[in-house]
Amino acid sequence: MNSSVIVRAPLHVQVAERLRLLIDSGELAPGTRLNEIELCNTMGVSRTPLREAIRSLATEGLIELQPNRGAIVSIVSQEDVTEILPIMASLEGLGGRLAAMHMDQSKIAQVRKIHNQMISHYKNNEVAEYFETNRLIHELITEGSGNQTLVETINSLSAKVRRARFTAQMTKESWATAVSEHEEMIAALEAQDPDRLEAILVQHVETKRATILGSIEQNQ
Amino acid sequence: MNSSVIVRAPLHVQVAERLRLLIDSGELAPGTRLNEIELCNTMGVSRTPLREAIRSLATEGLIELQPNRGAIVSIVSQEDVTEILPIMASLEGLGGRLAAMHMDQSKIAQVRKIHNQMISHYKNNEVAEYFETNRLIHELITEGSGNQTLVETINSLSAKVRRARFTAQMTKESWATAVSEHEEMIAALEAQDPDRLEAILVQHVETKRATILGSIEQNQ
DNA sequence: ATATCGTATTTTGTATGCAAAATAAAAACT
DNA sequence: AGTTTTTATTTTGCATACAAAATACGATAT
Repeated sequence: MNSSVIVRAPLHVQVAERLRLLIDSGELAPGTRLNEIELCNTMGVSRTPLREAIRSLATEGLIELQPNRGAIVSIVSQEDVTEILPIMASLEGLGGRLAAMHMDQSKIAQVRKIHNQMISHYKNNEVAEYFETNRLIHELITEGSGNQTLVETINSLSAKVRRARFTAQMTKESWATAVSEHEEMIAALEAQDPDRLEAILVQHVETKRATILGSIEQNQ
Repeated sequence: MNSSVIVRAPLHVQVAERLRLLIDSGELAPGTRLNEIELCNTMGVSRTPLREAIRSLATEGLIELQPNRGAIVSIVSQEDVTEILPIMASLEGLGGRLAAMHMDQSKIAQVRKIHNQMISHYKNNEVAEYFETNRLIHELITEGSGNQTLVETINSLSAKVRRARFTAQMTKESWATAVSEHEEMIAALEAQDPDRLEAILVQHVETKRATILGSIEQNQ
């Protein structure tokens, strides 16, 4: 009996999640060396589950293993981002195509709602809120594809781009472009037009690429 | 000094490789429970590196962890394949597009050479050799994209499809279709026409999907 | 003062040990 | 006989201990 047993996640999974959070938030910056005993102390676990977690994150690409010298938070280079973005474009495009085919009206209405919120954040110049609603829209569309493998693949890639943290330097122009593309996106979704939504999403990531590469040049 | 130190790979990496091989070859069939002590004995290592390897392969998706009950070789369902193939189509298409843009004449000539070999294997009805040259062509094109992240993403996905082992039941018709698509592929590549190569590759995976789903229905 | 060598310390890599959970086996009961 | 309960065995999860490699430090020599 008891078909809904709550099995608390294994330690190495919990540790992996905490580490992922620390890396994602930037608390553990790229290049930081991960000292095992130190991390063990702060997390209150022994080295075995910690090391298992590190191995996991390494195969995910978040961490880089240096034989006999431990692990560092992997450094996402400009080349990495340049490689990842066209892949993201293809996959987000596919996600949009499938979403336009599969999402029902109520889910589309939900996206529209968040879209409207996003627009008002844009108008009020609320950057953080804008980014959050933006992210949520893309997430909803991707999930609307009904393809879980696609969702996971995109998430894994986007995690790396996000860590590069180039997005902050959005200009007024690129922001406006992004917003107008979002208007087209929501229109294509409501029209349930797969080809159009796919094309817009591919274009949207291309805009993002231009923005990012622009801000990188400014930085260096 | 000594910039090219040969560091022998850590045990857990070696173990992961061996496990991957066993799973890929089918020696460890999907669903097989992985007994730690048993595997430790056959591989001659202790449980620590073995467990680290298992965690790695689990995040790769090759193995499924069952808390407090160990790990099993993950089972690739028909749904999984149905999800993966459209993703592969997009990514192989992108790979082709980039390859058509970036590959130089000598590399294209190399692909042509293998292509010709493949055709003769087809004519001689040498199935295994056909599949091998086929695989090699796709690999060369994908690598020709110059996008290493793309190569890795495709490999990881195609590993799962391959493990499902549906490909054997190719009919004469679907084989002929695949070959004629390959003719178009090599033509588009030699013409260095990104749009055309992308379209053909997407179509090619669609053909594969039809073949696979057809043979699944026959099986069940 | 700088460079090099050798030693001490730290840190990672691997093996083993103990506890808890799950499975298998045996005993008791209906 | 079949079902449940109890007990034993196996297997996993986590912690620790030991070995090997890498780093840090200091002494010696130039």
